[in-house]
Formats: sequence, C-alpha cells, structure tokens
Amino acid sequence: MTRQQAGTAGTGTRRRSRIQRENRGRILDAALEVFSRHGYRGATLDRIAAAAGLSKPNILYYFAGKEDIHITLLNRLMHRWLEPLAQMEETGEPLEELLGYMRRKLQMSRDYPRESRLFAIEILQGAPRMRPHLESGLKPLFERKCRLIADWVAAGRLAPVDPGQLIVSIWATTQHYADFEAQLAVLMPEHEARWNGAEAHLETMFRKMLTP
Amino acid sequence: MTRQQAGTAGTGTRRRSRIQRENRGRILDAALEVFSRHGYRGATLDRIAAAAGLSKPNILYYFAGKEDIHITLLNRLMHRWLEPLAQMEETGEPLEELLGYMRRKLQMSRDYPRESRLFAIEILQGAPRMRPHLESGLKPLFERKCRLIADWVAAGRLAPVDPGQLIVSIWATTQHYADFEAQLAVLMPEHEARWNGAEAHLETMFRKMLTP
DNA sequence: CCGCTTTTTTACCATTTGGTAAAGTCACGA
DNA sequence: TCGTGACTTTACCAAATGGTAAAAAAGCGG
Repeated sequence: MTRQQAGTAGTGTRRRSRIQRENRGRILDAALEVFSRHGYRGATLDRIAAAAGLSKPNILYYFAGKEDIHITLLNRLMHRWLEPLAQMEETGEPLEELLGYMRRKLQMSRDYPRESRLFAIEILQGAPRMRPHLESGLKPLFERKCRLIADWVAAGRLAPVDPGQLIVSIWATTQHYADFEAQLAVLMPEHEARWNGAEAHLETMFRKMLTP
Repeated sequence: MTRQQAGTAGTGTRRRSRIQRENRGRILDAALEVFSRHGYRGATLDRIAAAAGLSKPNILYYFAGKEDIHITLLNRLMHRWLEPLAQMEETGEPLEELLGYMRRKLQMSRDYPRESRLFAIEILQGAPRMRPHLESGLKPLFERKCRLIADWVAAGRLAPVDPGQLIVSIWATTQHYADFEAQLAVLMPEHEARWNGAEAHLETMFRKMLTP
C-alpha cells in the first residue's frame, strides 16, 4: 500500500493546504507553457519542473504522473473554452450576438494564447485525450447554438447561412491569430496593428456575410 | 573520416540510384505521417522506421539524422505551399482570382492534410526550424500579393479590404478543415457534406465580403 | 518547543531514444 | 560468375526520460 499522495486524493477529499494550492498552480502554469509548445510527447517532466522551479520528484508528489497533469489542464481548458459560445443567447439582436461572440473569441486568443495552442496541438494530434470532452461537452453546445442560428435565419433576421459552417469559420479566423502567431509576427511585425486590424477585418467580414 | 552516406552526398552530387530514390521516398512519406502527428520532439526514429518498413540504422544510412529528415520535409513543403498563392495574378477578374486562390487552398487542405498539419505544428511550436523560410520565401510573396490586392481595391475593382488580413483569413478558414479535422469529424460526421459545405460557405463569405 | 504530518531532496531504476561500428548481404557491370 | 561497391542487419552505447524509495527538512497544532 503506497503512501497517499497530495494530488491523488480521491475526488471527495477537496481539502488542499495553502502550499498545495500554490504549488499545484505553479505546476499547472508551467505545464501549460511546456505542453502548449511541444505537445504531449514532446513535453518532459524535467522541463515542466524547471519552469515551475521545483524538482521532478516534487512534481510527482502533487500529480500522479505526466498524464495526470495533462488531463487536469485539458479539463480546466474545456470549461473556459466553451464559455464565450455559451454566452450567445437568443435575447438581443442576432447579428450583434454573433459579432459579440466573435469578439469574445478573438479576445480569448489575445489573452490566453497558451490555452489556444494547447487546444490546437491536442486536436492536431488527433485529440487522443480529448474526444470524450468533445463528444460530451462541445458537441451538445454546438448543436444547440446551430439550432439557435437556424431559427434566426428562418425568421429572416440573418442572411441565409449554414450555421455549423458559420461557427467553424468564427473559430478558424479567431484562433488563427493565437495559434499561428509565430508566422504572423514575421508577416505583420507590428503587434498592436495586427490585432486591431484583425478585429476590424473580422467585424467587416462577418457583418457583410450576415446582414440580411 | 567516416564513410560517405547516401543522403549526405554534397548538393552537387545529385545521382541517386533507384533503390535510393525508392527508400528515401518511403522514409519521407513515413516521416511526414509521424512528424505531422507528434511534432518534432514527439516523433521517434523508431516510429518512422516502423512506418517506413525499414530498420532504424537503415534510416540513418539515407539521412544524416532526425533533423535532416525534418528539414528535408520542410523544404519540400514550402515549395508546394506557396504555389497556390503564387498563381494568383493580375490577369483576370480580381474577385475570381481571389476565389480561385481560396478554392485551391481548400483543395490543398483536402488533398494534403498531413502537409498542412506538419506546417501547423511547426508554426505552433514557434517555427524554430522554419523562420528562415518564412522570411525569405513567404514574406516577399505575401507582400507582393498584398500590393496586388491593394491595387485592385484602389481601382475600385474590389470592396475596401485590408489585403494582409484578407489573405490571413483565407489561410485560417481553409487550413482549419485539415488541421482541426479531428474536432470537425466529431461535430459534422458526414465527410462529404463537411467539405462541400465548407466550399459553399467560404465562397459565399468571401464573395459577399469582396464584391464592390 | 515537542511530536506528528506534510513537503522536499537525494539517490536511484528501467526503458526509450538518437546514433554508431562493423560485419554481413545484395546487385550489377565487366 | 565474380569482385566491388551499394545496401542492410546485428549488436551496441551514452544520454534522456518517466517514475520510485526512503531519508531529510519544514510546518504546525498543542
């Protein structure tokens, strides 16, 4: 019977000391940096430990293993990632709701590029650890919002559009600025101009596409 | 003085036997699969060797090392990747030129998803081995085509648009279907409907955005 | 300031990984 | 068909990697 580790405590046991909360936080922050740059296989515990300023065995005192850290990150991520879409509701003008969603998503790319890359790299690699989340978390929300958009179109409050394709194109255009930043920084070196240009461009594009 | 290896021959020596051409091809094909799924650090020579049906030392007979394989892939990729944009010229109707470019890019995502993922994963990881290519290959082409689009806008043949942002949004929307296929396959399981829907949606979107 | 728990460090391990040396095997032109 | 160079395999190696055991150090309630 091995000793109970801090991070391995059953889901019921939520008591965490101050030190545990601090160090788990530092580990997750460091792991986000490393996983989002190198993917699961390319990330090493040594690198995460170095970035967190802790020793490798100390990391393994707080988490059951590399996979445990990764899964914990993905769980947290999914929550935050769905929020902007969930906020799009039937109250309010359809066009403004959609533009608002696009703006929130673009802001997320700007504020949380590491999370965006973590998500992107996981999907690129075939979503091996995330498919359950996609099925159970994202898909129902996606379908609900597709029906909402379809209703708006049917009521003539939006130009005719394939709701699923519309949402996908919002994801694609907004996430691109976080995920491909290394490329865009070469082509458009001015950081502020790039982001302001993005917002103006996407606003024009989706407004033209959706105005009935 | 080590023995001269097949793949290490100086750039001048282009003679390659039938066996060399075959096996280098098989190795590069296998490596494309593995690198595009796991990134540079996550890919292993063992995996590449297994996928190619060769032994690991045999792989190292044809290439100087793991990095040599990766660089060779990126070089080949860059060539093919710039082609669709290079084909967009000032002869012909501006709107049709741009829509044609978008369609070629979407077709590339459909036909060469592994290449698209290889590129995406390299950029996501900060483009460590590709920045020179971006500077010397992509950037000049990008700037040239931006000027072309700016000229079209100035002549009133296109709606006012930020040329750089326009090109970026074409990249984002088309590449997304290859890079995020694992996610889209969950949300839109019907493969043909997904791609046909994409083409129709993007055509509508960019046509509305660009019609003067 | 004592004793007990939590946290951290030191010293390891087994496996994997990129890479090499050298002995074999094959192909093909003379 | 035979010799020579091109190709392939076998047997390794040193470093890196995920992970563990157990001792040492810190916290902390009493």
